[in-house]
Amino acid sequence: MVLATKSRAQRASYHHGNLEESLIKAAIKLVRKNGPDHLSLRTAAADIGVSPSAAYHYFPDKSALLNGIGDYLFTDLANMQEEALAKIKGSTSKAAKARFRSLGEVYFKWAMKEPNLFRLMFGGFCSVDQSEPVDHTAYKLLTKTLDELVLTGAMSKKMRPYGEVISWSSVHGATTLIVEGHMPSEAFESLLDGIEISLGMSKQ
Amino acid sequence: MVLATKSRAQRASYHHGNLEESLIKAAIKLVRKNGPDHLSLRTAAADIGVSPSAAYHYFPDKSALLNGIGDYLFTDLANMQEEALAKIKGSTSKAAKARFRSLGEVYFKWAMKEPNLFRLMFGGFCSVDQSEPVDHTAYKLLTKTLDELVLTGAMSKKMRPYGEVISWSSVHGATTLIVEGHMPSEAFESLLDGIEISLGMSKQ
DNA sequence: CCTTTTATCTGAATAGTGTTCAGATTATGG
DNA sequence: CCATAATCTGAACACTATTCAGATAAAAGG
Repeated sequence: MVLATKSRAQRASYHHGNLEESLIKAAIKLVRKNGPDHLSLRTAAADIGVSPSAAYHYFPDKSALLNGIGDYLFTDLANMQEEALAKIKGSTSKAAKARFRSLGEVYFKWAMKEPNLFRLMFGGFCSVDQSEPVDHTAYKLLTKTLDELVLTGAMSKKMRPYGEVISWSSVHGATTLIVEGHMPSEAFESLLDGIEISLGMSKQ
Repeated sequence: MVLATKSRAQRASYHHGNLEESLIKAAIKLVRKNGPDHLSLRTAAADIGVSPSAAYHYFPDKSALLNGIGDYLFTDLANMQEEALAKIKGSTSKAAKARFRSLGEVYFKWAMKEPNLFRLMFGGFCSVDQSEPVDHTAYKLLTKTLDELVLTGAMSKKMRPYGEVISWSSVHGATTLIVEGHMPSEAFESLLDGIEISLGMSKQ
């Protein structure tokens, strides 16, 4: 309460300005600390010095706020992956393999650094556009990377049809199992090794 | 309230009898319907005609109840897998491969039938014994099945070290991604096909 | 510049939540 | 049969999401 009043005093004007983005960022901080369950709309509002009911002008309910956070985080993860790919140049098979591995490692490291945010994204706390199938930026990056693996001869054509489903499933599965404590974290690098052999990238 | 009073009248004695198990079962029903977030201790207690505070004699807090549910569900899944394995007899490579595939299919079907319970088990709602590593019944079944694959020559020895991590990660990953709507459900059988080829069980 | 209109935010209220604890109730053992 | 221990209740506290009438300030029009 004291904090809320203080923040409200700090705020220059009665109108906040960009409450929607501020609310999402405040909520992200709370989710990072307390998990996606245990997110409190009231304390998120209080943290930016605004009354609880103000939030309802931008989000019909709490789950809409969670969706807003989800959108924000999904683009963040995709950006991380895009940056990582950009750092590995070249069209050799070695470069293509490095890009593939990097994609998985960024995914894993992102989740390990922010387990609660990862939980929000993939734990059923934010709704997914079920209308059109998977067409996220991240998924497109994976498809492009797999195509390059085949083009450079680093991956067998026979395995290409299983590329997306095997790599995404296994990386996502290992990540969630490790994040939730069901698997030791050392298992992840072993998984990537195994997947490389699996998809026919053993030699070279 | 009316319901609660009614149930309490139905109950013969002042003492409930086996409140712990009844609470878990009532809570499972609620989680199945509303998800592990949104579980209410009060309504679980009311559903079996007992006051909210009665629960605190068996569970120190709500998360302890979630842990109790988790234990119950993990053994249920393991039982399902054990039953499925028992149905496929024989020590041929064909039988070993059928057992391996069945293990994944039971996992997937269990999750698809009870997405909210699956979410409770693996979504960070119940705590995991971090002390000793993975030694669940289900994990032991997987290890045994993989050993049989190698013994019958259905799986290459080279891939054996990656067996548990690749199969569990990919099956778990595909399952969660499909359950949460990030992947089409048809992808699961395709994944199993891909994993079979991956682990060197393509021919026979 | 002043006024009306519109967007934005507040305050208070309702209904539901987890959790605690003193006390009522009943089963159990001596 | 009575004392003791186990079990459950009721009321209270501090939270939570959500709604809505009204206050406030910015924007638009004259």
